[in-house]
Amino acid sequence: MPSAERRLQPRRKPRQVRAELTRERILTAAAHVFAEYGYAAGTTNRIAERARVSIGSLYQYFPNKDAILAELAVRHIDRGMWTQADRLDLSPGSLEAMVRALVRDAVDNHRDDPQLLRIMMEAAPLSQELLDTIDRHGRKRVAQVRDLLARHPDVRVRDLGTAAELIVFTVETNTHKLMADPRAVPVEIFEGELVDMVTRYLRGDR
Amino acid sequence: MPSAERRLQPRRKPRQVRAELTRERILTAAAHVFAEYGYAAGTTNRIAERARVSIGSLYQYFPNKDAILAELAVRHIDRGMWTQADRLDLSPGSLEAMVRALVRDAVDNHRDDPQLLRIMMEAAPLSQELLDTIDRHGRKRVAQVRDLLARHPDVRVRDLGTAAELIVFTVETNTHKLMADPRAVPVEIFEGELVDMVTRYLRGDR
DNA sequence: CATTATTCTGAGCAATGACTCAGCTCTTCG
DNA sequence: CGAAGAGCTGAGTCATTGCTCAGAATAATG
Repeated sequence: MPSAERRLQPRRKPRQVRAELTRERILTAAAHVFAEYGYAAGTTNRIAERARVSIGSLYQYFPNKDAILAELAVRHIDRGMWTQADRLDLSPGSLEAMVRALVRDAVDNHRDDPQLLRIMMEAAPLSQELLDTIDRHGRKRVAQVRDLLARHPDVRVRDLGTAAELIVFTVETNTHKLMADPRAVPVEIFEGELVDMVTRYLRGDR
Repeated sequence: MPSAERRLQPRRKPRQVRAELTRERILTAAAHVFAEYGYAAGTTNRIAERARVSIGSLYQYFPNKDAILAELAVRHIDRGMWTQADRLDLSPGSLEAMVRALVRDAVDNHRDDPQLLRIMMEAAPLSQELLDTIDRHGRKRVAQVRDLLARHPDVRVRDLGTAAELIVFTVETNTHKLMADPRAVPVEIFEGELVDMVTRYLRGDR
């Protein structure tokens, strides 16, 4: 009975340890393959090959290619939120220190999977569901930073919401560029300049 | 698939007006199709269809799909450089005014093709040559801004090259986001904040 | 060990997409 | 006009990719 239901949910639930391992191997391989080839050229066959699993097995745990990316995205987001909340909330101090923590956080968060955001943007026009997931995450993060700014006495900007949005995006994309490119400018220096820029902005000097 | 050396140069040089028009139609169509479907799903057949030209004609002017994007990218960047040089060089004045001009410029420049950067990122892993082309032009732009900064007396940063790179990228990506999203924050406000951030950074206040 | 449930395999199918080519139409120019 | 070359056409080729399925291999159970 060929059912028409297609979602991002897994097709089969693993019941043996062996199966769980296979699932993980597939996800790990997918992360590498997507990072290397992009989404379109990161074929399911390549993923299966890298995971040393047959394509048949792959399709026992994921109903389609999108579902693999979706799972990757969700995991990435969850992990990011966790470490962020963990570190920033409990670090008072100078404004510059706070900003630096923010930047460091972005760096750490993308170190393990530096290409994921690019991949998700690539796949976005193909899957509205995926797009929504990403957007939801973004809003949460901005809100979190907004609260952080609200609590710091040295922050002097016109509107906290706008400021939060601006710096979250700026820090995120610059970090991405930093990690993706093997650049002439050393990482530490660029990071320092980024911190300076954001800090001066938030402090509102004239 | 990307094994042998592939060129981005046009295959045939148009000698009649008719041919030149065809070429333009193809490029315009490509811009729309890529923006709507992304690079991978933006097929050459779709482009030809939209341009109301046969695929055969398309391949008379472009040796392959990458070349179309490359041409689009080069034009985009060149146009940016031109208007930039035109407007900025002859506008002395406060640092803030200069930065504002820079931002306005980016906004104008992306109004007609807000998705191009995303598309280029998507296509990048597929073609090293394309990546190089973009990078080369990007460097030119950074160099231009660097010179601009060098000439302004109020600019006080550690390293002009790093600063130029940082602000070019920051202004560019923020503009992109601004234009792509229908956002809650109005354009003018966001623009103002962006100008403030960059200005304060360049002025180097403490 | 036999039986059943779970997991895994990979050749192959259907669809799609980049690109070609043989021949047509249109422009130019003597 | 008419020949030659520039420009255009689109059915078709070849390669690739997402995904299926019939059955083999492995593990759990009686």
